[in-house]
Amino acid sequence: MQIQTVAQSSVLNSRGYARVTSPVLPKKIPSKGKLSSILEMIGAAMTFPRNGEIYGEGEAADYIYKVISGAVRTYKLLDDGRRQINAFHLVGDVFGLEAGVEHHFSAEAIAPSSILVIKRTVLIALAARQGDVANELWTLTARELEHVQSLMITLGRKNAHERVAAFLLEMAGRTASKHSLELPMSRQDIADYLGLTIETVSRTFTQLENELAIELPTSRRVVLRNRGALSRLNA
Amino acid sequence: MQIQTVAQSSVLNSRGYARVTSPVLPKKIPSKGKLSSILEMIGAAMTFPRNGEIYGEGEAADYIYKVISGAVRTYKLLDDGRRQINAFHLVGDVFGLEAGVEHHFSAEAIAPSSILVIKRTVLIALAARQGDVANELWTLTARELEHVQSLMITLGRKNAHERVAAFLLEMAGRTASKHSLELPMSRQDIADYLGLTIETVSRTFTQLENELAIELPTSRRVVLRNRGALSRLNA
DNA sequence: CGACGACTTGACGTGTTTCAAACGAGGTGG
DNA sequence: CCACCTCGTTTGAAACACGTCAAGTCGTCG
Repeated sequence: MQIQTVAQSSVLNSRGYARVTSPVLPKKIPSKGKLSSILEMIGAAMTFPRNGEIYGEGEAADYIYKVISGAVRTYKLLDDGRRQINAFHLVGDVFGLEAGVEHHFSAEAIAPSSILVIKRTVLIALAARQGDVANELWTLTARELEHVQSLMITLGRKNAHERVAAFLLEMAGRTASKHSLELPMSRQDIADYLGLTIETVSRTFTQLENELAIELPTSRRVVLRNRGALSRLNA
Repeated sequence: MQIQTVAQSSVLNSRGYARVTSPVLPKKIPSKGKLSSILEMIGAAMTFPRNGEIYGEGEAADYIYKVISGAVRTYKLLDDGRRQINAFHLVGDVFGLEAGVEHHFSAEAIAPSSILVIKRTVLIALAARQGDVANELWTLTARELEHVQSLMITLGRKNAHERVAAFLLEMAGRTASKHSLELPMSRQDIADYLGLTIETVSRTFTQLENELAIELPTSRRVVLRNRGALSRLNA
């Protein structure tokens, strides 16, 4: 992925899908720290289609990203095609931050997405001058660490039911509504996140529905009907 | 775990095993950055017996640790007793660093160990004044993140053979000798690290021996006889 | 309406777990 | 010095959860 000049009004990336729509930024995105507002001030918005590549594993980590709309998955492929999804990034999430020089994962838009792009060097230079920004960068990495650690426990020690329950509770905890959510990702994405197959994920969804733990008005919409049952599964 | 005063020559922790042996520090420990030498200058050495608790999940993360001798496991327990080991910390490794206020894992000595203990506040204060120290703290967290990410892939997408191969290659890469290693941890520890049972780990070791990929002079000593075969398994 | 992709469901196969027993090395006491 | 314990490890047999292969359903879009 490349950006010629941030000031440019429109640019295509190497694959031709991404487009800088505007340096003018939306105002309604929730942002907590100073970092988040910095990103919004100095970043450029780009749009990506469904399955559009945002960056690839091994590429230079020259940019940092923030989801304005849509959703993103970061993942790694084994050489025989097995895929492990590392994280789903929803609206407001910052991703692509690396301490090293290159990305350890690939990133793709799950749905058509608008992504804020910020040059890493600008941020690092800022961090060197302002201790609180440096601290926020550390905190961001630490949060990512915590997330992966919790995924690690799910992958290492939980059965299919528990994995799906953990996933649903994680998603519910990250979205506005407490008991109803619209999943942006496919069953295959969920499977590759939870270390299962698509069939096992699908079967587990229907089992949870039969156990009255959830409702599935559509395949992507989930209503948490019995959060206690899910939490119990969450071990 | 508690230390009354770093200057004190000898102190017992709440369980009675740990002992501050001396504020005088060994000089031969390999250390890379400034941080590592700082730890050695201002830290106090404590000894822990096999299975001695260094800190528990949820305790205040007031100290940072460095392994002088021995080995450490950090882990989390699910409420029904299932255990996921997060990492093994060998001589020279720093562990227990958290961005937040409390530990997310428990830490225990795998073998009798000597551990350097440093007050977190001292380090944080130092980092606030010296940008390079702050940067090293970030790097430390980032390395831990990378490690957990690679474990995540192992747990999510690899079979038993591949998991054990990944483990052996990881261990071999972290110890001095290229093709022979003494494992400090039990089969149960390995199982709880790789998300397998002790029986599956044991069987996989003997299968790898039968395939001439490794030799097992004793159950804890492993000779890598065919690194290529192991790497191929590492996907 | 037909085609396509996403999802679900079924039947069967298998890798890993579970349960159980035996083995081996190290330590203690007679 | 040998018998005997203990604890970690290995091995075996059977059960089971999840994967694989395959067919069918549903929703969407041209």
